[in-house]
Amino acid sequence: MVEISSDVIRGYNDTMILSILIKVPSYGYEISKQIKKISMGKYIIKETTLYSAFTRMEKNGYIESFVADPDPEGNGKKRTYYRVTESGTEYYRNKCEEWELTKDVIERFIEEKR
Amino acid sequence: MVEISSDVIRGYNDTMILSILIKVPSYGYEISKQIKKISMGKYIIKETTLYSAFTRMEKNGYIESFVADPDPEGNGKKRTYYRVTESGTEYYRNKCEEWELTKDVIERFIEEKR
DNA sequence: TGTCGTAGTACGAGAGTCATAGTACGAGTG
DNA sequence: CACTCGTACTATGACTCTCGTACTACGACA
Repeated sequence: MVEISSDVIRGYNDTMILSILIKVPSYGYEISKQIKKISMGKYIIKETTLYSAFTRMEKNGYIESFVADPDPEGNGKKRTYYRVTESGTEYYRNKCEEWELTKDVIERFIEEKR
Repeated sequence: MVEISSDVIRGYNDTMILSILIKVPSYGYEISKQIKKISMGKYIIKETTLYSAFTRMEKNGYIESFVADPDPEGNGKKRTYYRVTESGTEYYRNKCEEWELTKDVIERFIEEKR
């Protein structure tokens, strides 16, 4: 079975994370499970990769963190949630456009084999 | 205009180079021009990136180098040409399969925005 | 002679990912 | 009540690929 190497998906970690956060603020563990689910198990992001993406994107102003309880009653251990900023939304949109372009370009090379 | 960042195409430099070499052995300068042409100027590979890809892929047994004259009459400065090995062909085929998968996976994330 | 295009090599910095390891809490089981 | 499992992270240093910068060297042409 073909699997996706991190080398290949490398440029899209931020995009994947943002695509999830843009719908609803979330936190590390949940996002890693989401990525696995959405990719149908073909891509499993490493914890360290994920958390360092958070740090980087927060530093760049694309996301903001806030600590919150897991449920409204305040039960359980607090988690660090992230939400996408305006700038992050913009960044995400650019990444989506860039993806369309990249896809076309790579297809041009690969199709050459025919 | 949207341009392709090296960060995003990073995982595909080897694949692009191999897609060219698989058709006909070539050399650095020519390949860099080919990449620019095939990508319609959207992606210009850096010299250092290209040559270090050669070194790496030769070390991994995906390509082989040979020095040859630019034309049959032996005029001009000799160049270092590269050809794809059996192992490189296999590697390329895997990368193509991986591309199909990666494409589907990324689309799943991006399409979520709709 | 000088510049342009060709065809590279050398080197060190930087970014992102990874392996590894460790912390800490709550829930459930025996 | 101890233990394990799942959850939810943090720390550190290594590694790889790409990049900026700089340098070499040849041939053609003005």
